Amino acid sequence: MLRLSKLTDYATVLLAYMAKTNSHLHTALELSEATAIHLPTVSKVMKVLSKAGLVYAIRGSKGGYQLAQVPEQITVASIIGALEGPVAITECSAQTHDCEQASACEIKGNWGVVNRAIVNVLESITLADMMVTQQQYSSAEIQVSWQGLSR
Amino acid sequence: MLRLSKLTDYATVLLAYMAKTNSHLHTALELSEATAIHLPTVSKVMKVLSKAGLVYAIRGSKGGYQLAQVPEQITVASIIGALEGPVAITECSAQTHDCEQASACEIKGNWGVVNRAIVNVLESITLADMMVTQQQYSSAEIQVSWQGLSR
DNA sequence: TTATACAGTACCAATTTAGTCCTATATTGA
DNA sequence: TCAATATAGGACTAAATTGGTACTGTATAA
Repeated sequence: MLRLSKLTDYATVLLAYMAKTNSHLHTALELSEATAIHLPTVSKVMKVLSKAGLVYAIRGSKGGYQLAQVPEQITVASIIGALEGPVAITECSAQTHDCEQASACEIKGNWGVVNRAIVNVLESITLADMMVTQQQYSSAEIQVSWQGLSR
Repeated sequence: MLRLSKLTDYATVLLAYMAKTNSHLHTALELSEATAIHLPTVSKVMKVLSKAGLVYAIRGSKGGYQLAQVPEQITVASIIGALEGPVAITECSAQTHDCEQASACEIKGNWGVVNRAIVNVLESITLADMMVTQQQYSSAEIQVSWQGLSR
């Protein structure tokens, strides 16, 4: 699995729509109608994105949301970070203090390295990349190389 | 977050211990004592790893577990796959059928690409890599490059 | 036949997530 | 100043997931 929450997915869809049509301010209602995500959920997500600084929010009539940065500068990692906090695939990779098993655990440092590798991927992909229409699983090239100490 | 389950973490710890001491068969009790993971939990994890073919299990007295492959051939992706099923960071990247929002969704294909990139990372890291003692977050080099269609 | 050890499954408590709703605050324009 | 429009900040509940444990069954060795 290793799954993102639905809210994170919604956030990406909403931001992608905003990026595509960034000539005007977007109300939560407009975003809801354009993306087919229920209004209360759109509201919830936009509030979080606003608090995280990914979008500007303007209150009152004629208000709405707009992107705080250009799509090329908004990374997938920052979207995930806004909704779920920093990427941490295990407790080890998030916590500063040791867990119960720490004294017997041989691998704590290594989860940190794996985590770092995943964060690197997510920081290298931007909202602009996500907006490109493409055939599933096909046309983009991804290259990953790992040089652990053992090699 | 983007977190793995604790059981997946336990599995990696258990397999790393087995790899380090693979001269003999390991009983669940021995594994529990060596790793400080409670016995019932060790049992649960080992059963899953056995069913997935990552370890051989031998029943009866003098029985126990042993690795089914050398540590260099057991990838982190395969461990995650055994415990949690295939990596799928969103519903999009797992399901074959469209979700409710599909018709309005601009990015479905792209989650597949992001997912693929993460799977590549996880397939490139083996149990042998995880066994190397290292200073947290420092000594390993990770290189990731992404070439989406937009660049 | 008995002791040992894994296999399979069921179960429950705790946590997390998804979704909704209510009240407060800010802004515009008549 | 007032009414309409929008976001802000919570609280709350139902559903799903996860973690941990227990029980019963099966295989093997001595």
